[in-house]
Amino acid sequence: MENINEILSLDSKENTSHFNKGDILQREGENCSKVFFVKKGLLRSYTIDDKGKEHIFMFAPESWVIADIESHQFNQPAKLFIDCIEESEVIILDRSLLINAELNMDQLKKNANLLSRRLAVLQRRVILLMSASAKERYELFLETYPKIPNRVPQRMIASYLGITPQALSTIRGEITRKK
Amino acid sequence: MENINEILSLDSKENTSHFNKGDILQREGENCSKVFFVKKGLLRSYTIDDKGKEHIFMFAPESWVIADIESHQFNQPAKLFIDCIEESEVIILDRSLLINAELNMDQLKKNANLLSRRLAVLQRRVILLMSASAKERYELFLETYPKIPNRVPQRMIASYLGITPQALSTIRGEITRKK
DNA sequence: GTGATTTGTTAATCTACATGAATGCATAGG
DNA sequence: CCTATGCATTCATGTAGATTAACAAATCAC
Repeated sequence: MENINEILSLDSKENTSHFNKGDILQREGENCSKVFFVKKGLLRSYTIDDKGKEHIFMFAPESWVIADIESHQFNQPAKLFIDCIEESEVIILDRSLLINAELNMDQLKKNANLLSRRLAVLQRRVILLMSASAKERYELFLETYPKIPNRVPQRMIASYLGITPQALSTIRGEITRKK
Repeated sequence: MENINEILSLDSKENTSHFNKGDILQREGENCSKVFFVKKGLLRSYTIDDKGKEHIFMFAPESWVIADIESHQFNQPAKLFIDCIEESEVIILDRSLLINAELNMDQLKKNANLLSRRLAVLQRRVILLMSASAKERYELFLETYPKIPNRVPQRMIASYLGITPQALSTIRGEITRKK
């Protein structure tokens, strides 16, 4: 994914904040509409449903942008939690900055490209969730994000895939047994 | 959703094509990268999986834009079929037009807004697919798109929700019985 | 119109995955 | 160091929704 620095031409040194593993950057219900650019480390966004179960929406490793776009867009309080899986360095931007910023033509076009790319990823995810089995989704996850699994506990991968840690464990068992 | 006419300031009369119910505008595997703006009628996009099963990705009623963004973005052949559920009038745009068009500042910003809104909808859809039961998804679908159900056969709603027509029928049975 | 194909519904079974509980390991904190 | 808490795995059981099939109603083809 393209670097948001290119779009906003930020002086990143000034704006960088440091967070520890487990630090929470955004909670559900808050109406701070921030956008987070990950310089170093690994963040995640997730919801907690009525039964108290976590559902990971996305992982954001180095140079990714993470934010609760739905809440921004409809001006609602955040529905997603965002926290640190690893010690991280993050540039925090206010949404108003992104909207009102005096972006030039080129920056705006790059921004549109970023948004399109993200749309493409989500389109794929929806289709997968509707049509693929848990095993297929896991295998595709490994192909698509080969670096993430080593940095993330199994239960979070399970949560991202929409299954329980137990189910993922069984799937992993099957896969290794067949090799 | 905002009208794409505002963005591209099209002379819509010249560019409008007419299609009948069942006409296919885009097939999987084609690499025509078109974007369709629906002036009148109702389109849908969908995949067909290995087992031959249809999965509807989205409905596009009047004033919506429909396209295979994933394929556009990664320059791959189309993964989605797009066809007409009703007799429709459609403005067909080429992606290159959208990319290279001499859009002014204001148009670019509106475009970014359109993309964000779509992202928001997809974010919600992913979270729902991961955390909500079929019944909950159906009830939320009815709230969110109250006009679509009357224009679309049950089996397509089921396909959009990611369940079988039989399962949807049972759910509908339960709901009406409880009233 | 008549027959044929598509649609929605209901019911009987099957299966992928969830839930709950037990166990061995690791990591964290005193 | 020892204990506590969290994590991954395995197994036994439960369940939402898939599958298959049968049937009535609507729609289509001719």
